[in-house]
Amino acid sequence: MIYSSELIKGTLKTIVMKLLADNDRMYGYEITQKVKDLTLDKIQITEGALYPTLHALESDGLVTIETEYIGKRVRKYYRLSATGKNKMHEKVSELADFMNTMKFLLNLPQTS
Amino acid sequence: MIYSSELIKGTLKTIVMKLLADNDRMYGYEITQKVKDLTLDKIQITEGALYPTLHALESDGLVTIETEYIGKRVRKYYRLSATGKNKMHEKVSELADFMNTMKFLLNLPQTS
DNA sequence: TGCTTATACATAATATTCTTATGTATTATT
DNA sequence: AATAATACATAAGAATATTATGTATAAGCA
Repeated sequence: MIYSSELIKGTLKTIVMKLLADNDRMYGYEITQKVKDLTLDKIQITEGALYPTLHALESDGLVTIETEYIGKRVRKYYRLSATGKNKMHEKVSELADFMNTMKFLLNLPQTS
Repeated sequence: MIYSSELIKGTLKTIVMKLLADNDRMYGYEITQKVKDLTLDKIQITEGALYPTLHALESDGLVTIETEYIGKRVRKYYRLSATGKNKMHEKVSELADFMNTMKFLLNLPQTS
C-alpha cells in the first residue's frame, strides 16, 4: 500500500530536513531510497517533487551543497546549515503537535 | 499558534468526513467553528477551502444535502452517504497509518 | 436606532506543491 | 548487448489551498 499522494504534501520538506539532520549529508537519490526503505515502500518520493524541494531549501539557505564525482557521474550532497537545523526542529515539533491534534480530532489512540 | 497551512493540505476532506460521521449532519459554518473549538484555534478552516471541498464531496456522492431556512437565511446541512461512510473509514485509517509512519520516520514517541 | 460583529453562503484570481512526462547520461547486471 | 539502476534536471498540468471579494440576514450593544 502506498499512501495517497496528498498526504505527503506539506511534510516533504520536514522529512528531508530530518533525514539530513540524522545522516550528516545525503544526495537526492539516496534520500528517495532511504525514505522508501524506512517506510517499507509506503512513501515514495518522486524526483519531480524532491529536486525542486532540495533547490528551494538551498535558495532559502537551509542546506549547503557539496558536488562530487563518482567516476564520471555527478553527485550532489546536501547538508543542513545552522539555520536549517533550527528550522528542522521547528518543523518537526510543529508536525508532531499537528499529528497529536489530528489524533484527537479523529478519536484515535493518543500518543504518550 | 496556528499550524502552517501546508499541513492541512490533504487532510481537510478526511476531517470533514469524520466530523460528519460523528455529528450526523452539519452545515459549513458549523464545521469551521467545530474544528476551531476542538483544536483550540490551531486549525482554522477557511471558507475558500471548505465550500469547494463540500461541493466536491457532494459531486462524488459522498454526502447528501438538506437545505433549510433559518428565518430568511439559507443553511445547507451535509450528511454522509453510505458510500461516504466507507470512504471515511478508509481515509481515517490511512491517515492514522500515515501518522504512525511519520512518527517513526521522525523518531517521535510511538503510539500504542 | 445605528454600528459592528457574527452568521452563512459563494466564487474568482492567485500561489503552492505535487504528479506525470520527458530528457540526458553513467554504471551495473544479466 | 540489452536492461535496470543510478543520478541529475525541468516543464506542463492537476489539485488544492490562500486571499480577496461579494451578497445577505441576524444579533448584540451603545
